Amino acid sequence: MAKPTRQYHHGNLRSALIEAAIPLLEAQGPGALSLRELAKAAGVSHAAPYRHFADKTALLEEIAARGYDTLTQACHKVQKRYSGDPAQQLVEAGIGYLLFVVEQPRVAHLMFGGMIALDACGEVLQQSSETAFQSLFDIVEGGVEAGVFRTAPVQELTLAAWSMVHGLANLIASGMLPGVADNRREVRRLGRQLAETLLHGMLVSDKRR
Amino acid sequence: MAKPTRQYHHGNLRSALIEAAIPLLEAQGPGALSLRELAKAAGVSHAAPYRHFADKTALLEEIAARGYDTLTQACHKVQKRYSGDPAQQLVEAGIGYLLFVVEQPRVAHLMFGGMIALDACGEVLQQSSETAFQSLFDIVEGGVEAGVFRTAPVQELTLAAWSMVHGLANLIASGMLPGVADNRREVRRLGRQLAETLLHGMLVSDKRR
DNA sequence: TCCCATAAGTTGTCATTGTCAACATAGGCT
DNA sequence: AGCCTATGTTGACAATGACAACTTATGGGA
Repeated sequence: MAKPTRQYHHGNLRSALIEAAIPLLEAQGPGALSLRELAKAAGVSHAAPYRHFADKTALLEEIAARGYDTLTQACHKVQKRYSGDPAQQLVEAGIGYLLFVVEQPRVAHLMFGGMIALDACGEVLQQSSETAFQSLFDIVEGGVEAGVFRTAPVQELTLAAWSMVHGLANLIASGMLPGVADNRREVRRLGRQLAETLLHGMLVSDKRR
Repeated sequence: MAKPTRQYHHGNLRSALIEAAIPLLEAQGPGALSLRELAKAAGVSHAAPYRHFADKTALLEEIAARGYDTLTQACHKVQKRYSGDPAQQLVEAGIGYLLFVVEQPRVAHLMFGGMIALDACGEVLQQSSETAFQSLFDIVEGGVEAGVFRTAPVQELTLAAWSMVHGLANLIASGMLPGVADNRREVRRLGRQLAETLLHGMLVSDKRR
């Protein structure tokens, strides 16, 4: 029974804890999630998690960091798939963002909600979030260089795009838009709709002013 | 010594608790804030708060609701001040939104972070948030009727505007934009900058397509 | 092959906290 | 004046995060 990763007493508790945490997190919210509960679910004693995470926050940070990684990967996938069409890249990346948030709203809140972050959010998390931003930045930069997006500081355009999709994602995840959170089709529709408004302020074909 | 509001044993504990809560909340974060600590700060025993709030969540909801009210009032003020100039109304309302979030980031997280809300967020909170949305809706509606914003479902345009400002606010509050959170001038600049991008997708003067 | 340093896990404990129940008190209404 | 009830107190309980001391097994080196 040789398992892939090194197994000591439990096997790989670290991963097991995180994987057990996400469903519980999504079900009960971050406050209700307890390390002891996780330990019990993993079949270890109540203090075992402290051998892998310095802190409850450390566990949550790890989950958030994985969320950012997922986001980054999705972004890269979109970038390749719609290579050569920056507008489409932007739209689809945004929709991917939205779908992620809809599927794992509590994880998203962990990533963005300030429950952890704000100031001392740990290097891993900081790193992951910057990478995610960078992947969006790349798309916008490509669009500007290709002459599809209007000539403006890439940073500025990227921030606008990120803000809008991030805002919509948060509104959905917070349940402020009734009847959207549990409807992927509706999420896609809203995403495309907002992208429409956003793009017509970014495309040079609009001949601004 | 007749005080304005009815005073029984304490005076008005309810308000005292909330007012004591906000600074502590902003200082330590929502998780660290405890009802017992608040009770001690107000000079009452540890169970006294339960005569005014069914729950810790109820206290947080009240704080969030007050936040929405503040936002709504600011929105109305802007609406009157820049009467007749919907674009300016929108920009200034957005900046007001941002400044609020920068000043009380933890309260903002309470309002938007899903720590409370998501599904069963209590009627008071629901009510307050809808009112806030309505005040933004009014501005956009006025702009469409005045022929300043492009002809499109008001709901759609409002959602786009709200998403963008909401997203930027969250990014700032989460500390993802280094060096912005503590700089009101920079916040204003970013707000105007993004509004620029947003508006040129909304103004009919852009002659879309 | 054997041995031990150390990672991994366990048991026990403590302070804090949310929450409830039983009790006490004081202000206002009849 | 006297009672009703809103308000506040005391005491208790379970859950939890966190730490210390102790145990175990793994794998590399002698």
